[in-house]
Amino acid sequence: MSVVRKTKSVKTLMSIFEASGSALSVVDLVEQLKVQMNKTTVYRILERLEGEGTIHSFIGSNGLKWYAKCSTCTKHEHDDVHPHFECRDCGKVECLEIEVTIPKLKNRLIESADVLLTGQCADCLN
Amino acid sequence: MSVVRKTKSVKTLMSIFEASGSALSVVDLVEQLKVQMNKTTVYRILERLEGEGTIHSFIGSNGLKWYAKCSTCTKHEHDDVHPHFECRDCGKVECLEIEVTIPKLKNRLIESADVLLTGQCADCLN
DNA sequence: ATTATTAATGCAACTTAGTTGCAAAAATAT
DNA sequence: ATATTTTTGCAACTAAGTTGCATTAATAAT
Ligand SMILES: [Mn+2]
Ligand SMILES: [Mn+2]
Ligand SMILES: [Zn+2]
Ligand SMILES: [Zn+2]
Repeated sequence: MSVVRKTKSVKTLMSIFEASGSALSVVDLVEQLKVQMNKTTVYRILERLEGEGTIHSFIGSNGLKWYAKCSTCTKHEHDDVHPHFECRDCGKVECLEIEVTIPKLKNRLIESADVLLTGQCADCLN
Repeated sequence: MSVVRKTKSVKTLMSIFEASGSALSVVDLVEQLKVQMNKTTVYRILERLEGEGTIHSFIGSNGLKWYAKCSTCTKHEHDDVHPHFECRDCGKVECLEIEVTIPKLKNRLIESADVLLTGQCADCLN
């Protein structure tokens, strides 16, 4: 694996994740950054940062890709059960720190568990 | 809601789901049926059958849509926790009948829980 | 059984997320 | 300062899914 260079674009993306408390969809990032960098660059940087362990990805309820820098995640802890919550009202997606226990399955080897919860977030509950 | 007509195409799709023990991706269905019906028709029938409660859908690990006729699912039970298992070797996707308990969250209302497990299926474990 | 009504289908054109190859530019190493 | 390697922009592409509309098939009414 090659070293990830700290280019202007990489720094921009990393600071966006630092500043954000929730997950970010690739579509939104591409849109938000379209004057500063090409969408191909966004895709490639996200891929690299994920390979590096800086961020992690998952699929939202509509099949689109999301990335987040989760506080509890470190480079080699990415295969534990780590649920995400998607608000049906405001569209916000958040990492959850709760534990979800997956029962062992006979005859099958579980290698990863993706849990996506959908509902109303704290802000939208009123 | 309008009545779903039992057209030739609808019958074809329903018998495919009856005969199949696992979930089916829309992509595969479109490919498999391309001589018999238009892909738009496949998409629309699946949508209707889901609305009717005959089948249910979920998103696979790559963000593509899958449908299955699950034995435990009836029309109004679609919001319970119902995990799916995707084999990383053969690509098969199955409905699981195990229960996954999602802890209650304060400040958030959980309306649905999608659980996708990935690993090796029974056939691929050798 | 014919006809009228309504729902379903095919088709072509479109939208959008994501990918690829390659030349140019920016980082880093020497 | 120069050489090396990585990253970027761009344009073109792929593939999943959607839409509008004219035609056809299914069902209801006569
Ligand atoms: Mn997370
Ligand atoms: Mn199922
Ligand atoms: Zn919200
Ligand atoms: Zn398998």
